[in-house]
Amino acid sequence: MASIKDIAKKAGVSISTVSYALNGSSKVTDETCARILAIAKELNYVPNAAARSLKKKESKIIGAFLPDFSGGFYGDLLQGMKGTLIQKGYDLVVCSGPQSHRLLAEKLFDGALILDHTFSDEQLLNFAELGHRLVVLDRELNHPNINHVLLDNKAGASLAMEYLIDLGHRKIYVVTGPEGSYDSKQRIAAVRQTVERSSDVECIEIPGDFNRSGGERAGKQIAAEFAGPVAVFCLNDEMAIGMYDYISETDLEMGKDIHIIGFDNIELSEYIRPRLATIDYSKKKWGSLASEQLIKIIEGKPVENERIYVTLVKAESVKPV
Amino acid sequence: MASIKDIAKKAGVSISTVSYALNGSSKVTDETCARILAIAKELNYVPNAAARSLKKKESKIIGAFLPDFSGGFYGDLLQGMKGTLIQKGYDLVVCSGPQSHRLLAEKLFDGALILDHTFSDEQLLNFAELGHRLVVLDRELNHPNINHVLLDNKAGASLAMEYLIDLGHRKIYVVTGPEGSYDSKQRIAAVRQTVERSSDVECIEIPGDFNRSGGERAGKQIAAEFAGPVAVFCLNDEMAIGMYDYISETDLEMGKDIHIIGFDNIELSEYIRPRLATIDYSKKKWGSLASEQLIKIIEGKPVENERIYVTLVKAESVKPV
DNA sequence: CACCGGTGTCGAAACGATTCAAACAGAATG
DNA sequence: CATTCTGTTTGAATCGTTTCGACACCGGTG
Repeated sequence: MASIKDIAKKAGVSISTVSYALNGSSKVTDETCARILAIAKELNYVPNAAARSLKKKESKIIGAFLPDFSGGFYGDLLQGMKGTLIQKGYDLVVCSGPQSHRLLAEKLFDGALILDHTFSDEQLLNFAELGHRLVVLDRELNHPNINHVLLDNKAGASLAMEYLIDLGHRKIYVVTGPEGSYDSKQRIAAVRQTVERSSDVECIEIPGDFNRSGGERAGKQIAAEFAGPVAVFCLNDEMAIGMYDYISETDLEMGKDIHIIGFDNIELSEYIRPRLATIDYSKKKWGSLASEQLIKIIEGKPVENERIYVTLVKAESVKPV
Repeated sequence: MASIKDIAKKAGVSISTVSYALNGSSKVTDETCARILAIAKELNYVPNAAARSLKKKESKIIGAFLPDFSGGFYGDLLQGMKGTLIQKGYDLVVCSGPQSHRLLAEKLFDGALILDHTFSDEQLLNFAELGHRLVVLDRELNHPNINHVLLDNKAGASLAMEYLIDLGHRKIYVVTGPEGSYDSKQRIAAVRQTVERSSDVECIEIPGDFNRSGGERAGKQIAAEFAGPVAVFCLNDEMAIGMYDYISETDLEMGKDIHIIGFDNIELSEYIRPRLATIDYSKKKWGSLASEQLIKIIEGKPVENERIYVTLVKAESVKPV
């Protein structure tokens, strides 16, 4: 691979001149510049990322960290991030899993967007302390190098519960997320608040994991205890899908025996039948807002923590009692 | 951020000794080594990726290039890649879009897995010529630095067509992929071969784009020409979903007026109703096989081009005529 | 005691770029 | 003709690692 040195030799100029020419500095004559660029093209020259970021201490790359590469959930989010970042002159790469933490630590990126519970709060604060710029989407963290863009979980969960209650449901199962999840905690809190306000509602919490399998397990339990129509609020759509999967193999019927609402409005929710009621928000906007915040931090501009608003999606999976 | 130099100063040893200690070289005394490691921990030392890869000319990172971050299709594929690569001591990052080509060019990765039509064949051959190691999943390319792992498109397309024909369908629309797509070309070729073998089949090709919108357009055309039950082979599931979307707004019925089969068996296909008949293959295996090949190339071991086998998934979207 | 081999440590070069400050050439000025 | 200025080019240092070859030290050997 040709380096700047090869170009310099071939052009009979110094390395620094080549560098200036390549970077379009006005210092070098148009003629020299043209000659150097021609030679660069001829030699198939591409700058070496490692060398450049070693010297400049920036890579113009942003890392997005997700818990996994699965499914419809992250597509829009990433698209939102990508669009904004490209516009600001940055590239986006996506990483997943604890093994990839090193990529963050080793300063491969100019900043990172985090929606990944495999990072602990302490880890992230530690990274921030070492100078890494972060935007977190799944927790609240206060540090000058960290900003958070969060969903309005409480509004969403209240919306969902009120929807069920307004339609006359009085026995409501709530399938929760994993212990440590900030989103789950927030949603649970709002559920409890809403239930407290209406005296005659029976609310039963079932621990889940935000995955399909958790929804299946919960479905199993609900089916076993079944004694007449019930409502279920799955704290995310994935678990709702899991519950559909399980219930479809019993003689219970979704939208009739079991009235269900999810949270997230993932792509699948629109296609399953009966269509899943859920809480919607713009994943694309979430991604683009988070990216904007990150760039602001990197550029040293002031930032405010932002919030993403949510709306209720009514559908046939929930009917009046 | 602490560097190796800071550690050296604090430990009162030379830079090289620190480097050896950090890399677990046997040259340095256990005692010195322990002291250095303690100081490194204390200073929150993390090696600098840029510096290391500049010197070592390797990053232990593999890039996966996809056309977009969307949907259920890539999840399993990436999981397959990730699993294998981790095991071999490499990390995986995912890139998308033409802007990200530079990441490949700038030698950020030790190798790349390519399933992305935004790269031209010439570009890839050029990269290979410059020393980049590639495995392509969406084309055939012959170069010592490139390996390909391809689907058995022809078998799949034949399987699909024969399924329709065996069930008595004689008028078959085929919705194709974009012009340049290798997969589309292969599938079309097999379709034509199959049709030639059975004299009384009428086969009408409609250009598509492998996206949902292409399926919608094709659905519109088919609905407009509708004059009794027909079969449709969408060359991928995405387009089939698009066709469902369109047809659901007409008074035609999938699985009755329009019998449809797709290709890829994406996650959604299992959930739409009537369930979509399709061609299945293990995306996870595809990813892991491709990764294995890539590592072999990097390590200079001999490789053979491999093929992924496919199977037919029968479902209610296709009924006998 | 001179010599040798092995161990542990160090200095310096190198990787490929950027960038500061110095050097230089040539034109313009006094 | 000496001086200053402007504009272009250059040398050298630097970023944070790795790694080669040199070197000093030590115990053992002949």
